[in-house]
Amino acid sequence: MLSHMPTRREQARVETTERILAAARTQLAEVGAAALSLRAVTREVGMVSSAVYRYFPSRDELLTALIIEAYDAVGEAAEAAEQADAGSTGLERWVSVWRAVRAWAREHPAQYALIYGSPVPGYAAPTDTLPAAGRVATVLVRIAADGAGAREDPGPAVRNAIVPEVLPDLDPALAPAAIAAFTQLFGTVGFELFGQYENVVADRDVFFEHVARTAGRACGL
Amino acid sequence: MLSHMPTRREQARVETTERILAAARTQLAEVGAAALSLRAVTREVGMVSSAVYRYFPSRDELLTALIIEAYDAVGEAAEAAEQADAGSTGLERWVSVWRAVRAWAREHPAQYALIYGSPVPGYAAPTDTLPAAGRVATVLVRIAADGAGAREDPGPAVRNAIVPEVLPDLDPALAPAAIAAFTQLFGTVGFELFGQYENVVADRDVFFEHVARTAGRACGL
DNA sequence: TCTGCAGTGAGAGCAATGCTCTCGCTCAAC
DNA sequence: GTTGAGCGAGAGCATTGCTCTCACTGCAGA
Repeated sequence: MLSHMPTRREQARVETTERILAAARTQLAEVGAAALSLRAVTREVGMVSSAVYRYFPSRDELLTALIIEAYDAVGEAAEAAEQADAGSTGLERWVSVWRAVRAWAREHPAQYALIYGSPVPGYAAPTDTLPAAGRVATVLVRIAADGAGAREDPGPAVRNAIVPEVLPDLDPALAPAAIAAFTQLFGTVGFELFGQYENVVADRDVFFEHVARTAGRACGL
Repeated sequence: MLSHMPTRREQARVETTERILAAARTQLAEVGAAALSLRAVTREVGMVSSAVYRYFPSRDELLTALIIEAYDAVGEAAEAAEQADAGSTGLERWVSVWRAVRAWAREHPAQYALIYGSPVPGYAAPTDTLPAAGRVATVLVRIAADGAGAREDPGPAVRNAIVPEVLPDLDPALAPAAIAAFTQLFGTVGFELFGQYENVVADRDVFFEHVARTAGRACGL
């Protein structure tokens, strides 16, 4: 089955889809997910509101596409940080990844809110987003698996509380700590971004660095 | 200045306000903050849509009132748990408070999303909500202050990263750990509620208990 | 006790939204 | 070439947040 030459129509379709997504990204960054207006997007693209339904069956589907994009973007930021520090110690790579996620979140607060805030519509489609969602976790687990520091076994009950398939090449004794660290990362970034640290944490750079190192050590780095 | 007898008008006003808030609470639980419709609220109350503006100047103001209510409700749940376990050890009280917050969140997911999810409108009014927001943190800090376990000083830079007024009667060396624990609590609950633990954490009760105890020990309990 | 005004609710109306349906045009497969 | 699917435009519907105006009514000052 040869991958046939794309017809003019097919090409126009992917181009229009990308233009819609680009406009939606802009809208998202400017007004946030809640106020993202389909009609405003189509206005920016230069077509009439009904035409967008040829490309996305509903506003929620458009948002789902943006969610997947955002998951991929944080994941790429994390992977890039990991590779940039490939020669460093596990703890240094770990902290670099944390920094990268925080930096991405601060640059793209609306996209971060979209994926790590409360689900926007009645309920977003979780199944479509699951594969993209795990990329940051994968990076963190990979780094933790290389560590050899002190690790205390939380016992079989807690070990079994984690789905084993998620962390195939990680010491099961470390899995709960890794999930807890993963949670701490996004909790801290979210609290900073959503204003929960207002009047609580003065120097967020220093505090974040401290939390990152502490979490890394708890994962045996 | 005597607190004068409330007139019929004044009484009717607080009653109507409460009826609006009650309907809004119901709506919030049923459809979530994003889909909360002012007109639907007034329909449930039995008045016409324009009348609600005599009580709340805008939809966002209504949401702000609900936000404050929600903060107070989690705070009360935390305080109640603390007092119910007043005789137990610090660590037991600590874990009880964590459990109470999680239980409240699972019973009121929409309200939880409202306060610990992404800010709903363009930007909510943070100043009105600040006093109510700190109640859970206050409880956790109070318990941590009673502990006498092992605590390692993170150093002056990290200590100074925390606003000192928030934790007046807490060992400054413990403040960063307390804030990190506070973050871990709401991060874990949020991840469970918003679906981030789907296919990751199988037994959430066990995992949560483990995280609570670990965080408590890190705070010297 | 009377008067006047502020508080209150109803109703109409405006701009905007998500979404549906129908109508032509055009590209591409047969 | 012909024909059908893909596509954009336009009108339209129900709904939303919010404003304005108009009556009515309870309360305070005279």
